Amino acid sequence: MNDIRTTFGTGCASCGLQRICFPTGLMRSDVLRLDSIVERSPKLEKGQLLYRAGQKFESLFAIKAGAVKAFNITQQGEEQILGFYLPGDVIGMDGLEDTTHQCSVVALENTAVCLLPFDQLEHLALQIPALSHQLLCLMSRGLNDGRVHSEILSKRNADQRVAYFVWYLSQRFLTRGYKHTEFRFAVLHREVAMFLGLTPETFSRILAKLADMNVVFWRRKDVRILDMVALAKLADEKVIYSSEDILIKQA
Amino acid sequence: MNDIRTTFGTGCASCGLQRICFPTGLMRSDVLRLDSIVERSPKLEKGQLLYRAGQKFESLFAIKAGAVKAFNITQQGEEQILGFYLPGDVIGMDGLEDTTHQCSVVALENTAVCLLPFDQLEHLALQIPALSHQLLCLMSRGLNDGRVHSEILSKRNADQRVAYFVWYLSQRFLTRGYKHTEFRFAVLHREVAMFLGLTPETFSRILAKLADMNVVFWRRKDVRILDMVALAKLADEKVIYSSEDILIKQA
DNA sequence: CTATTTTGTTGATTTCGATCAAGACGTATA
DNA sequence: TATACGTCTTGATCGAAATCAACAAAATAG
Repeated sequence: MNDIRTTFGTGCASCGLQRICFPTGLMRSDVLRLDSIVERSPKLEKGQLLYRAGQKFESLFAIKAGAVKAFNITQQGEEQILGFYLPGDVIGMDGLEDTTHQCSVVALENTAVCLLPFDQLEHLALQIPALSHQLLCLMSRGLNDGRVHSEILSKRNADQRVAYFVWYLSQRFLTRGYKHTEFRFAVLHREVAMFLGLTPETFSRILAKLADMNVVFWRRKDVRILDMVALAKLADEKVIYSSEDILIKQA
Repeated sequence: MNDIRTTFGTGCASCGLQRICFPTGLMRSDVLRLDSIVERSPKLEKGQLLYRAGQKFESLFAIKAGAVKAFNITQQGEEQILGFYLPGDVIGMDGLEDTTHQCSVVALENTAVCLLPFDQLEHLALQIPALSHQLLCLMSRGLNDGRVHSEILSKRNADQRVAYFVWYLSQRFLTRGYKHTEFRFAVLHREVAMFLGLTPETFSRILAKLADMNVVFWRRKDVRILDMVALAKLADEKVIYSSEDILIKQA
């Protein structure tokens, strides 16, 4: 994302994403121990795979900068989009169950990731209760994201899906401390459409409608939200005005 | 479920569900330690809530006998069905992220559960690496179940969804060592339909079609699979003939 | 055992989003 | 800069599943 800036080459202790990523709830000394097992992996270029479905699971990945998508190819050769991940997100837990990854992850733009070798992470977690807990919390978050995605797909019509997605994206930028009414999202419309269980045509028509209503302008990769209240209403979600309010349970 | 029999009043060490449930991969001595924190909770009657969305998260639950469903009520007052759980399944991890449960769980028939107080479980897991690992694996399984559910909802038509569901149900009975071509599933058609993002009418029509084709008879709560090969084909899944084959990665 | 409610079935009709198609716009390549 | 490819938009048409409606069958209550 264009305006996302983190301190490169430095460790977890000085990373701007601490509050979202792994170190949440850890003491400074524990963050340093975590940091000692983290490998800053080489940057991924747009289109490069982080991992592939079927590949041996060896580590988790924290997104440091850029953006990735998780996807799968169905038996019929169609691409299913499972999610988009931004700086601070931790991914790879899909590979734990049977020791191979259950989906593929690819960079949507130039992306930097932190690599957390799982055996070392697990070993460290046994010594740091807060780390162990955080690992479980991150997985619980993934579980709940899946729940929400299922709800979107089974209970909402096309308009609500799109409105919800824009709203949700905005919230994610907000929690990361970025501008949340105007941002760049390096994903093709086609990919967002598939994530929402829609066709690109339908997605395009709905964006046109939202522009007509002066609620959202999304042209190419630039998203601008003009009327957050109207958007939240369309998405059936409550408006949140600042980062602090996020802590309050959303209806 | 009618033919599901487990030893009541006994601990994990003698429970028939060990291979599916929590103790997987634990040494006998560790199973006994796990057992010491497990509370056999009083049986739930049909319609009783195990927990409710918004309720404080305090423990995980292992289904010992019977069946439950997880659900949520959307803002519009519609019920969204998130999943059905059978003996050996462990649930409750949705509450970990923000310490309150994100969905509700209700018994579909008389049900027995084991209660695992989470703080004690977490404490014990720090001492037993295999337990810690198993906890993460169970969550990973939940993550992947969500992924599959999303795929069903976004990529398959009504016929495939129903065929897949029957097939998947059959596989679950198989892994538990029960008869998997003829079984009782204590869930209303309406609830299965909602889980699959369909209406009861559509679900009913498809069951009629499957009966016409002599593939599946599902009348009321009794399911009988007549042609597993045809079913798997309709569901786009490979046929698995015995419990052992389950270990092989399914396409 | 009867009455009432809930659940499931089947048919007719409607609707939302998919599909098909053509053109405009952007981006990458020679 | 010209060319080609991929992406997005807009319009016309189609179709799968939802909705509406009426009834049948079970379950539950009285």
